[in-house]
Amino acid sequence: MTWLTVTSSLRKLAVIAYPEPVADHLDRVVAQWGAERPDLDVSPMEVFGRLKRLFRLVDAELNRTFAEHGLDAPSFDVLATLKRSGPPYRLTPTGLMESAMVTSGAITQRLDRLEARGLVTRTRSDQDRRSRDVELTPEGHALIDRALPAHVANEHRLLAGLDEAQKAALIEAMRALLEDLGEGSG
Amino acid sequence: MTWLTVTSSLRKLAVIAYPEPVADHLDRVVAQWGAERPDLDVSPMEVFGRLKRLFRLVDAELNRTFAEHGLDAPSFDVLATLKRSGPPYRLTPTGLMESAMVTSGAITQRLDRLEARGLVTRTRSDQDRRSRDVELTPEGHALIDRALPAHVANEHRLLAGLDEAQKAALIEAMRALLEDLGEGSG
DNA sequence: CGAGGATGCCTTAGCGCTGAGATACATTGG
DNA sequence: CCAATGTATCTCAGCGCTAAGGCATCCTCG
Repeated sequence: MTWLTVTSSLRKLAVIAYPEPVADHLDRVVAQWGAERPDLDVSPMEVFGRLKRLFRLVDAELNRTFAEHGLDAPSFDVLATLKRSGPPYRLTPTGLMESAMVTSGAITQRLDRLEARGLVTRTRSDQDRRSRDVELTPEGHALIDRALPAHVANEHRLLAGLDEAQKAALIEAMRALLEDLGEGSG
Repeated sequence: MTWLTVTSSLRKLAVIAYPEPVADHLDRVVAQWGAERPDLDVSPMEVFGRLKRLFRLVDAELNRTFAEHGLDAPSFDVLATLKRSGPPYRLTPTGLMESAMVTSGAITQRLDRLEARGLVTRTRSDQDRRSRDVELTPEGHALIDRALPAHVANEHRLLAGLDEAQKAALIEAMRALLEDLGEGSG
């Protein structure tokens, strides 16, 4: 376990802030690079490597709850975006596209699937005949009303291990990073 | 901007810790749910929503640097995993699979592509004839040696807006979440 | 030893997404 | 009013991944 002897300055800071963290995959990765390329400061990997792994694990956990309701993440995303937009629960594909951060082609296909299942309707807009009004059907409402509380409970469960200070710090650091990357300017 | 009047308890905590954060996409999402479903505590979305958006934005940024070196994220991932494993720069598909958190089929295909480009070799193991030894070729070494410093510099650039305390808090919170989700136990 | 199960990797159908491009409609400026 | 440009959506080929299953090899234990 020679990799345990290598620690970055960030790691040491962390140890001071929160006692006894367990070595995880990224500690090993950083230690390996320390041995192989000691000339490089790979400490940013502590952030981005964990971001990637966390995203994958969370994604899998959330999908399980979606599947229990006959949904997947893309479908849930569209239904939830329509629901939280409030009355009249109607958005354009462009609005959905910006919210989901996917291309227009992806939204077209998501809506094809949801429309085929009778969960949303797609009508031509009267104001702008290029555009479409996407709206929840009663079935769509019923489904998202069932799935949402389960999803929220699932998210609470996943966060149960963090205290308020950790959550707040996590949120603020991610907020800062998002702003750096141009979020909110659009 | 009625959504600005709605704030979660987490949000207020955060405001105390770091002055004047700008409202971002997730603030709006949480405010919308507050109006539509005031019975639900959707504060976990502050974490998971930002995690998702951050992952997407970071992924796009990192891919740009990979592309400058004729790579994409999956290829870079395999080459970097082999490189950081140190001499003799050789791993099995199973090892690569666990590191990348993808299925065996995904690794097979990644290796097909890299082998076709002459960046890795795949030979039968002598110890276990079911297994394979995947090894960097000289061309693979040359490519990852060029791409890695650029990638690390890129990651430093993306983190430039965070101070040390924010980085440390972010890392420790993600480490705690990863451990909750079963990382490190494997 | 030899059967049954475990393991390591590969194959393949199907899925959701991207990127490039097409179409239809809207807006702007002369 | 019209031409030029911009905008909203859809189309489609191609990509990487998953899930399920197959094959060869290894291991365990009666």
